[in-house]
Amino acid sequence: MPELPEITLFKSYFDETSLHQKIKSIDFLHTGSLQSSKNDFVKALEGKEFTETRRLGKYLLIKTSGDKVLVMHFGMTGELEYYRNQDPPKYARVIFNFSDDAHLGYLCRRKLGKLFLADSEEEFKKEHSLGTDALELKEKDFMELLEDKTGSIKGVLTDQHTLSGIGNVYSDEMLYQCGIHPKTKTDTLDEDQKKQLFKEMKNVLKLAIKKEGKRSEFPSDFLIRHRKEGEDCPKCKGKIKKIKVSGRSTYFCPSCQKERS
DNA sequence: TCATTTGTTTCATG
DNA sequence: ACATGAAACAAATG
Repeated sequence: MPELPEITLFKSYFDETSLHQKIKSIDFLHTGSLQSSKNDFVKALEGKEFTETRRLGKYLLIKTSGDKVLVMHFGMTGELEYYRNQDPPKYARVIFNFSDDAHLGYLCRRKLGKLFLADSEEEFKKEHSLGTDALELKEKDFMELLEDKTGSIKGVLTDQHTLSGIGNVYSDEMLYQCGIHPKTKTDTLDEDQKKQLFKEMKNVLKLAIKKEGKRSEFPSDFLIRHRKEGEDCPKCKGKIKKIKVSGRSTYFCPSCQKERS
């Protein structure tokens, strides 16, 4: 679930609670998410403090006073919980214990999240061949990225190597707002459609951040409020349909988003 | 038991 | 070699 807007919120949450705290110790309740050895995490982080965070696509990068960067990915069900004077929250997988006796829990219900140690932001981005972050992308670069693509536009939007941060739910939303069928071949989009898509990409992401990811507060003409087969389309008289596009459940309105390949 | 969920990785195909 | 899309994988839920 967590895509760019949600990671942005995690970043704010992290900044407000856990920056500049000294890491006294770390508890590993589940090691499956660790992409380096437990020992390496301990060595890199214990006794250090978190100094600065950056968001890169769906990743949260956390710089430390040491020489390693802690990188969090939240998979489908990851989240953060800061607490004190209580037991570890349910689904806590890794707990950072701070010297003032507060704790930051990295939670992951389905254990699909990952924790990395990286040498730098640049190294991590390169290592995982991540595309430019969707919020930082300029219109000109967006147009260029789409230029030589032949696959479905949804596939391109969600490909983290092309541009990073957009997942299943928000890609559907952008395409819906533009009236573009998710299966449309990217090279058949005209200039205006691509510009509109760029605009809606930013709009949707920014709005989601502003509403703090609370979907019930999104505008009622957002697809996100009607992501269910057979629901009434809020823009026309159509019914929302569910199909598979590049293996993902995709919701759209067949009458607003006409197929024309 | 199995289909379903998501993001990423891997593999086959064109 | 490269782009694309399908399938596999991680784990848990209903």
